Amino acid sequence: MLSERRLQVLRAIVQDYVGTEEPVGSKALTERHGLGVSPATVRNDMAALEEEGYIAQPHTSAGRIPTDKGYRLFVDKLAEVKPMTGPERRAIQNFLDGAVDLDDVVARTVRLLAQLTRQVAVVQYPSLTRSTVRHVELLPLAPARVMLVLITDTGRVEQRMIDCPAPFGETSLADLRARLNSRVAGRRFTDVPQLVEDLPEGFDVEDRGTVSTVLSTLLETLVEENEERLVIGGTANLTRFAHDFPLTIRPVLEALEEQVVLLRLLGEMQNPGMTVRIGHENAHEGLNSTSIVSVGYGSGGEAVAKLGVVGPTRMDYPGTMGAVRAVARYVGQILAES
Amino acid sequence: MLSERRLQVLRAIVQDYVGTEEPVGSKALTERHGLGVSPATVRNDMAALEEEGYIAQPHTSAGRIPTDKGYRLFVDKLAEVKPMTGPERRAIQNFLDGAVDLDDVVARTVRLLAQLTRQVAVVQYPSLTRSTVRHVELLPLAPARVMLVLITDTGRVEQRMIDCPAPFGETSLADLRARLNSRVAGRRFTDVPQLVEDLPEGFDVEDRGTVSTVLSTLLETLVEENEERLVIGGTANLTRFAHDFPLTIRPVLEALEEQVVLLRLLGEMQNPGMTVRIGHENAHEGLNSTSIVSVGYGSGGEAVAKLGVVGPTRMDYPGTMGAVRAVARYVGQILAES
DNA sequence: TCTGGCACTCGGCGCATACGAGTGCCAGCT
DNA sequence: AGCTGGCACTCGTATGCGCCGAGTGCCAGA
Repeated sequence: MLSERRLQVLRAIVQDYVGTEEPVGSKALTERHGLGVSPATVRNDMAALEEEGYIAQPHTSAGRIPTDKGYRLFVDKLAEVKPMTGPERRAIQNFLDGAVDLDDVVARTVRLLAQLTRQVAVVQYPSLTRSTVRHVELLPLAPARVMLVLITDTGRVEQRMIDCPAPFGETSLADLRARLNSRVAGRRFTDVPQLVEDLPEGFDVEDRGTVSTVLSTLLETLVEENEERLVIGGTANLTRFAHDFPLTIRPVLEALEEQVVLLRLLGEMQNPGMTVRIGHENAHEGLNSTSIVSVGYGSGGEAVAKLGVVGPTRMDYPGTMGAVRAVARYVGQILAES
Repeated sequence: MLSERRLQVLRAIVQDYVGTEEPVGSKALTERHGLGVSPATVRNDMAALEEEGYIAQPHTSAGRIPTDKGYRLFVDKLAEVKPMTGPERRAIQNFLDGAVDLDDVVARTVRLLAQLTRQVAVVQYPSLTRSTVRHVELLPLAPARVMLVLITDTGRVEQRMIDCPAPFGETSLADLRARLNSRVAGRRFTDVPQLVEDLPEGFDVEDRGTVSTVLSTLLETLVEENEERLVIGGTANLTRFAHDFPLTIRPVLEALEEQVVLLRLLGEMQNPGMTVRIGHENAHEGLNSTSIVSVGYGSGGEAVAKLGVVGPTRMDYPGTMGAVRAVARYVGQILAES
């Protein structure tokens, strides 16, 4: 177990390195932080920390930088989430309050998060899995063509075209719509399949094919849309690290465009509360020198999706975590209101 | 007026520079292209071209690179759009044919375009202005709450919540829906305002408030959605120019995130046919060292939106133009089919 | 009008040197 | 036992210098 002072040394190293982006030496440390001991002592502590793998030197005669393991310890034991200041809170609220619909909420959130953290922001659209059906609408477009519109309690709307196996009368359609809604309105998506299972049985034989088609399209929509969409923003912030980048920036941009990858990563993060994935903890290779801070958000107590930030491992964790948490909280409020 | 050979020299310079990304000298030119004259002659021509502002030297003792003006001349007079090869065409078609809905078409298009050109791709969602109404649906969500769903002929769906000033019966709603659709279905968006102007007059006095609210929401939707959305992709390709970049890449990323800027730029480009904006021809400062190749696309003969590519001025114009044109054509076909 | 020749320019590259921040270790002090 | 000051050592970076070669402009001659 590391002594209290060694932990403080680690904390100081992380803070300085994040601030200056340069390896930090023993002398600078004792000066900038009131450690009350001499550089030589700090050097001993550093040697011990390096031995344990919390820090490393890029070159033999350079200062130390934290390793992924060092950041991990910092985040777990040494850092406190930095709460937003009053003005910041108000700014967040003002910015989000102007949103007119779900798309706008998501778009504003991603911009806001990118601006607050000066990093790349990622916002997942509210999941359909946990939400409930508000309404299902069926619109006749042609004798054998129907449009299915699904409206969720989070305000999301999905539509699908359906080609019916046989012509389907307007009255039958109205009938189906009524029965369908009476069964699924207000219910959770996960419950829908068994709720509609025996629905075709109440219809004339010649209509059952169409009814089944409509139902299977509905179920498909639920499943397919389970593959969430997400929106990213603030990629220009990647260029702030132009020193080491060009090489690092490319795989990150590539990973960000592969939404599948990001979604999987977000999915892997434990659900309630904030998660921080540091460097190599990220399964995806291109993101090995970045950290991801994410948290679930939702309209009720339950998280329906995640949002977060992707940045260099050398990031201001307390500030970033504070911003992410605050934004998630306000987005949840907005969603609950609408 | 420039002599025929000087034009050929300019063409050769552009082609070589695009290929090698290095300033091209007189000797290399005569070797790589069968100009049939000596380097000294080419030097004279180069001096003349430089005099006219078509090429420039980065340093006194270096080769020449084309200026924006040089690229302009190349694109206007010296280059032919390079048609896609058969396999390329088939690949495009296969890739786009798998799309399931409009979102998917756009998403696939942007990916495809980025991959084909190895540059940043931009695709604008089909505009509502030129499209026609396929159907308007009104759904009662609560006694005084209605959801408006607008379906366009391009397959786009927009929805709006409406809080009615007074409760509104289901039968009145059905009545309104029927009358509304009989007037606007199949009509152009721009014609809608005058088509529904006198609609409230046919309703009971107590319902007119609600009818007006619904109508104004509909008109609002048309106008608001006139501010198009667009999708970009392939930003990772920006890092291919890491040499001079880091400095150049940042403003480009910033401009790309400012959708307003991009939309304005796309809007400025003349509508029918392909447009190429080179370097400083782009009004936006951050894009002064990039070129934009864009073209309108649409389901019918008429363009409903634009798509294109953003890349360095030093790009393969014939190839890029070929890819952009081909993709636009196929997207148009897909839209027409659905 | 084109060509070969020639002197000149200047950016890039390799190399050697100096500098300095930072380290590890050790002996001595408390 | 832990802390401190001192000291020799490492090594990455900055700097200066000289060479090389691609490329140019100009000029005289075909």
